[in-house]
Amino acid sequence: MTDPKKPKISQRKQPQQARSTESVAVILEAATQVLAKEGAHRFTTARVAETAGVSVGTLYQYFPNKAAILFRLQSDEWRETTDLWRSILEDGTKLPLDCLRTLVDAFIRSECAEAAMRVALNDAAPLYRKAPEALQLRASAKQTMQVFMQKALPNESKASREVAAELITGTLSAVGKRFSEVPRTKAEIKAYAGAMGDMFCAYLTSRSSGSGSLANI
Amino acid sequence: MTDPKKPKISQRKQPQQARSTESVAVILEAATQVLAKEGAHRFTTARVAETAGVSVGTLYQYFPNKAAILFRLQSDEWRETTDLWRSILEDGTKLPLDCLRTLVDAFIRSECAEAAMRVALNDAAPLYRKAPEALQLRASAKQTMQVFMQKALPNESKASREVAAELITGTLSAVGKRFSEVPRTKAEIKAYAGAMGDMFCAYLTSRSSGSGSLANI
DNA sequence: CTAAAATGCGACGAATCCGTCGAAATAGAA
DNA sequence: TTCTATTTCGACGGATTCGTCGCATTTTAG
Repeated sequence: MTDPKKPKISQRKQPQQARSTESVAVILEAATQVLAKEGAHRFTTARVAETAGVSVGTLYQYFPNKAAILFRLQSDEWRETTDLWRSILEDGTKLPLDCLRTLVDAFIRSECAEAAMRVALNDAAPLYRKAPEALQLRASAKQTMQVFMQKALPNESKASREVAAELITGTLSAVGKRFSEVPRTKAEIKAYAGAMGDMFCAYLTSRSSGSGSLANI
Repeated sequence: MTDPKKPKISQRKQPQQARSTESVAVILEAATQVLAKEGAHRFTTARVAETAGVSVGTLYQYFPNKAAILFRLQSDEWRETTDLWRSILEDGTKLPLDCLRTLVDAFIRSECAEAAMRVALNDAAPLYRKAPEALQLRASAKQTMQVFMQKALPNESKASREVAAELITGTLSAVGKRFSEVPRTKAEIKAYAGAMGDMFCAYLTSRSSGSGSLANI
C-alpha cells in the first residue's frame, strides 16, 4: 500500500501510430472498469490488460508500472474536479455564497456517482501519494478556492483567507470521500450537501461580519 | 486492499495462561510498531511476529488473519477516541460550544500525534472496512455526538439534530485523517483546529438562532 | 511425579503479482 | 515489393505473502 520505491509516474512512450493511441485509451477505460468492479485490492496489470483485450507487454509499453495507471486515473479525475469547481465558483451572476452552495451540492453528487470507482481509487492512493505530480494537482484546487475567497472574504488578510480556503477545500474533499464510502439515497445526499453548504456559509458569514475569530456564542 | 472474502475479525482463541496473554500483548505492540515504521504496505504477519519475538504460528493462534490484527488496532483506537469525545462533551462546567472547540482541538492534536501509525492504519482500512463490528464502533461516536446535540441544539427536531451530528462527526474524522497525512507544525495545527472550531460554532449558532435552514447571507 | 492441556515453533505449500524480454506481427515508407 | 520502425504478444523469472500443520516445549491438574 505505501510504496517506498521510486515512483515513476510519467508515461513511458508516446504512441506514434493510430492503433497505439487506441491501445492507451482502451487500457485506461479497462482500468476504470476493473477498479470499479474488482476494487483496488484486485486491480492488477494482468486483469487490466485482459479486460482491455491487450497483452501485459503492450500495457507496460505505455505505463512504467501499476502505480502510473492509477495515478493517471486520479489525475484525470482531479482535473475534472478542478474544472467543475472553477466553472461554478467563477459564475459572476450569483452571490458568492450561492456559488458555494451550488459547488457543495454538485461536488457531493459527483462524488457519489461512480462511488465504487472513486472509493477504490482512493484505496489505492498510497501507491502514488508521494509522487510529486500529485501535490501539484491538489494545489490547483486550493488555488481556485483562494481566488474565490477574495470575493467571499474581501476584508480579511491573505493569510486568513488561506486558512479558510484550506479548511473548506480539505473538508469538501475529505468528507466527500468518506460520505461516498457508503451507498447513499438521493435524499441523504441532498440533506448532507445542504447541511454542509449551511455550515460553510455560516462560517464565512460569521467571519465577514464579526471581525475577530474568538467570538464565542 | 479491498478484501471480498469472509472477514473473520473476531479473535481465534482466548489466552488462558499468563504467557499467552503476554504473547497477545507483545504481538499488538509489535503490530503498531511495524505499522508506524514500515507502513501498511509492508505490514506483514511475518514481520509482526518477528519484531514481536514470536513465531508466526503463535500469532495465528490468537488472530485468524492479518485483517484481524489491524482491526483490533483500529478498534482500540476508536474506543480511545470515543472516550475522549465523551469526556470532553459531557463536561458540564463549560458552555456547549466551548466543549466543541476543546474537542476539535484535542482531536486534531491527537490525530497528528502518532500520525504515521494512524495514516498507515487508514491505508489498511479496506481490509476490515466491511466487517460488521466496524460499523458498530462508528455508531458509538455518532451517538455521543447526538446526545451533545441535545444540549447544543435544544430547539431542533431529532432528525435535524441527527444530520448535524453526522455532519460534524464525519467532518471531524475525515478531515482529521486528511490533515494528518502531511507533517504539520504546532502553529498549523492550532490554526487549523481553531478555524474548524469556528466553523462548527458558526454553524450551530446559525441553526439555533435563525430557525430555517435556507437563510442565505 | 505424571498425564493432559495449553502454548510455541518455523518450514512449507499454494497462491499472487510485477514487470521483462525476445520474437512475431503489423503499418508505413521507399 | 521490400525494408524499417512501430506495436503486440504472452510465457516466464523472481519475489512476496498468507496461513497451516505436525511436532516440541511448557504449564497446570491430580
